[in-house]
Amino acid sequence: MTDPDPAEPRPPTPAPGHPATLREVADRAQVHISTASRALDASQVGRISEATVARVRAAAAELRYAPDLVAAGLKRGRTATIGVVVADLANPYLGPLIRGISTVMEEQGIVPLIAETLEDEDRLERVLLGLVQRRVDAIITAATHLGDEPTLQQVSARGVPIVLAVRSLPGDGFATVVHDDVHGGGLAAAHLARLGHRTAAQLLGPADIDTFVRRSQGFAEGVRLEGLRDVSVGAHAASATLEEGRRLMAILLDGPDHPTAVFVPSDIMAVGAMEAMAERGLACPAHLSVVGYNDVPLGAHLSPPLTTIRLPSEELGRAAARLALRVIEDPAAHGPALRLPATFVQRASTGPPPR
Amino acid sequence: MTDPDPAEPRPPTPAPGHPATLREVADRAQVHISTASRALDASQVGRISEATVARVRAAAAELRYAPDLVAAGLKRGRTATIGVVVADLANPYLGPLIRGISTVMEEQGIVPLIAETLEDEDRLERVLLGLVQRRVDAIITAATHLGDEPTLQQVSARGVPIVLAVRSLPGDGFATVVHDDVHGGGLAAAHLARLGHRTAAQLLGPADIDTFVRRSQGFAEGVRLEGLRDVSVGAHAASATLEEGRRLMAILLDGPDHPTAVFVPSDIMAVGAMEAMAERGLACPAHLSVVGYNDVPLGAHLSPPLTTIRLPSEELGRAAARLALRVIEDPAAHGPALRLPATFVQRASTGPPPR
DNA sequence: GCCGCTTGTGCAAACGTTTGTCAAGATGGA
DNA sequence: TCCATCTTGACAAACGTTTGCACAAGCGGC
Repeated sequence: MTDPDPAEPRPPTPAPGHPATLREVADRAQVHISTASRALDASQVGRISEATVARVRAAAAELRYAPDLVAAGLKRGRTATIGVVVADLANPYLGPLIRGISTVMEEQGIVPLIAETLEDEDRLERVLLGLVQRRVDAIITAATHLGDEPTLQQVSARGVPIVLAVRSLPGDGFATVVHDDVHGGGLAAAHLARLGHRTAAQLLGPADIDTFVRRSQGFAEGVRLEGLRDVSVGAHAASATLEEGRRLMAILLDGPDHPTAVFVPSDIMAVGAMEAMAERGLACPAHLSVVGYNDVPLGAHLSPPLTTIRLPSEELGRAAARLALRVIEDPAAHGPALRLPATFVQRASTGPPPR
Repeated sequence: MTDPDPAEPRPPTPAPGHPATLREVADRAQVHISTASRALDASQVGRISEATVARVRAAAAELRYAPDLVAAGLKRGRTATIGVVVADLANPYLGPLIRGISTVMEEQGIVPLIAETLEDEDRLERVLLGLVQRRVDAIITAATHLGDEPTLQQVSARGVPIVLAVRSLPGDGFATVVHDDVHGGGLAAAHLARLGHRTAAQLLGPADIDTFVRRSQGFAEGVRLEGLRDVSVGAHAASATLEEGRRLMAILLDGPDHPTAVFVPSDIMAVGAMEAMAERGLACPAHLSVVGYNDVPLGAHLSPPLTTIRLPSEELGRAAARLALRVIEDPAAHGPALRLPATFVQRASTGPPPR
């Protein structure tokens, strides 16, 4: 208990270039490294006397000690990181989603590793492997295509729990949280019927992405229920881009059978679709009503302001994060897929059909 | 070299729940673990005979071995991760930035850890510490405020190299890559002068964010050079949001001295500014020209389509990533700040002044 | 004064890699 | 035949933690 050398006051700051290690903290506090470890671990601190805890804490503070999480991760088998895989970081929808995930995770001291697939299956496989190798505690993916199950199963088999966000897969093999896109599509159909339209069409998103399939189902079903005539053409977009929206709308407009209203399953595609209309001298909504999907950030300030379906993306991110925390604890504990409600947003791109 | 037990063919797949370890690969290939390590490491493979390498590789493939990067990171002192800190994930500008970073990093097998500050200094400190503790190889931050130098210095002192992206700090203490915002502001002023405006104003972004300071400088200087009268009011936005744009424009419009053109240092703020105009019955550009900044995604489809300054954000992300790779190799090796050119985008929100 | 109990701390073995060093065998020249 | 040299691969010590276990006091009850 005697001060080793009172003439030499301990420097308050560490100075050595490398970050302080637990061993240094233990030495300074004159305890064994394991005691230091326990004194700093809230869940074990009861086992150590108050005086010792105080001494260790003081030493840690003086040295600005911050535990090396990769060492701790190696030992514990938990890295306090999760993987988040998205298709396309430039998609404005994903910002709020990631924020939702990271706010919930931050409360648990978990940081997300972000990876991008660009809708490419090979890339998906590569980034998943990268995340597995980094021993993330779980992976939340919003980038799956229909048919990716085997790839995801392999990851699961390596012991990393998976959460499907936004895009689901058939069956209930994975913990899942999605938007209620069937309902969202139905909202669009109901709105158009309410306005008095008798003939409608929808543009189709990529065929291998679950969200677009469900939106389409919901709309088609709604159209049928409302007794509208469906004059959609069968062409699918290769990707949910402005250009593809323009292309698909052109196909529809250049075809024989014209609707008075069109459901476009993505706001960005809807903007392209409206370009195709403008190129043909068609005004929106005077000649043709358009309802989009997603409620893109500046949708209210487009010309015309876009009627659309809004999805609670940040909330979905939070739900996905909470689900991930649950499956980290117990990989088998996921219930049925969570389904978050879509809401209808009326603006000026829809109106009564022309007479 | 004799097969230990030919009656029991080696299973092609691992089956055991846990991922294969290097030791298991070594055992299966009948070599020492260190030999296995070298056989799988491209830079050491020359030391091992071809036959052995082949044997080890085969064993690794059969077991689906993937090295544990956290263990490797602990040993090597390199984790093959970098930290990326941004202010606000919902900002559509940041998607392309992060994508730029991650595409360059992916080629090096490096994955980004993303953290968000929400423009809050305490959060900045917390997330930086979190990244340091995870032993990221470098940190790219696009979220600094003027005055954050000490915080960043501490991180540097802990041995993690830092790259400033988008937002710089005074002095040349950090590797830096930014947009040429002074020039960007100047472009706006020159354009307005060219249209024949004689009186202009600018709305001011947050005072503690370097980018807004430089945009403002560039514009003010341009205005002076062109001999315009500057009737800006001194109020700064608290944040670069639509609401703040509306508020600042309202102050300007409700003041005594009206310009015929306004520079708004962010497209989102510009949209708010135009709302304030609309509320007062002012048309854009008939009564008042507006030039924004950033070239937000759907800016061309707003009403009116927004004249703005475009920044190569994805390219900046790539440059930041390359710079990070350089400072990882040699922390002192950063040259002077890189400055990427801004370009002018003419659309319909600007026109000649009303007579 | 012995026993069993609690409390506080130390010991040492992991976690899965990487890498400096060294030994054994092979090769070649004299 | 012998020594020097080169390959090849093994040994073992790290990297910075966490944690099961053992052990030493201290203490009250008999």
